[in-house]
Amino acid sequence: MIGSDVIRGYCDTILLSLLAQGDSYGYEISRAIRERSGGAYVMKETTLYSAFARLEKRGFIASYQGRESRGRPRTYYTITAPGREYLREKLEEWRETRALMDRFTNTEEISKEES
Amino acid sequence: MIGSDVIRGYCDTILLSLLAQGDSYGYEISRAIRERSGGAYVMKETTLYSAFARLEKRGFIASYQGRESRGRPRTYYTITAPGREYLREKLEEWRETRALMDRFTNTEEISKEES
DNA sequence: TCTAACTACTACGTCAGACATAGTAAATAA
DNA sequence: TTATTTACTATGTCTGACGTAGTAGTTAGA
Repeated sequence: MIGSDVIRGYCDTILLSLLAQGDSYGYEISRAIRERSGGAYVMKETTLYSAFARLEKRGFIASYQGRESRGRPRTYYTITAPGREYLREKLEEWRETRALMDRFTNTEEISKEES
Repeated sequence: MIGSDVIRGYCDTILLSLLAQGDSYGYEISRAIRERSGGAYVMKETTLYSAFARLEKRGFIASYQGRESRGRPRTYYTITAPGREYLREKLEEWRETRALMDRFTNTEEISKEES
């Protein structure tokens, strides 16, 4: 299970990564995250939609109303050029963070004995 | 540069990892993090000491006063058995998070063209 | 001896992001 | 008409990382 504290700061990156593969909408993204994580991480609706709002406000994504012939109309999101640039930066930051964490944790021998 | 939002949730893990290698104190840990990250991450003093307080409160570390012959006396921290167990869990969570992030980001071809 | 620099902290307050809780709303199936 | 699935919105909480500021002991140098 992945806790909210450790995923914090990566939600936006996950969303942008998914939108970089094509326009999508809330429910679909939600499902994609759950499925692609094998259930290890489920992004809450409030987290998801507030992230959308934040990203749109910053100009990293744009939205438009879909015209489905069936079902409630959805709001689709699309990544913008600044959004792709931001994603690139975030991916670089992710790589740095990963390298840092690996440096601090790989080396450890966590022995069981003594306090 | 690693931002505070992406490091959030990993500070405790970093500290415990370092303490798992041997008892230490604030300044030394602070220096170790700065140096071992090549300056990419500098944990602020307030962050460091409040993390110590939090971890001690939860029983994951214990403290004792050092008796140095020179310099201001320091507070040393040592990892406890529950602390080692907690560290193991956090390291597992880190591996899961890393796998998740890699799954979401590795696949992406971030092309530069179009919005 | 005065000051600066280094070491080793503490207090207080801010802020943002993830989430809990709860409700709204449209369409379809039974 | 009721339940179910989809598709959201509003409001508030909580925590952790950090900004700002100050305290305090020790040592080195002028």
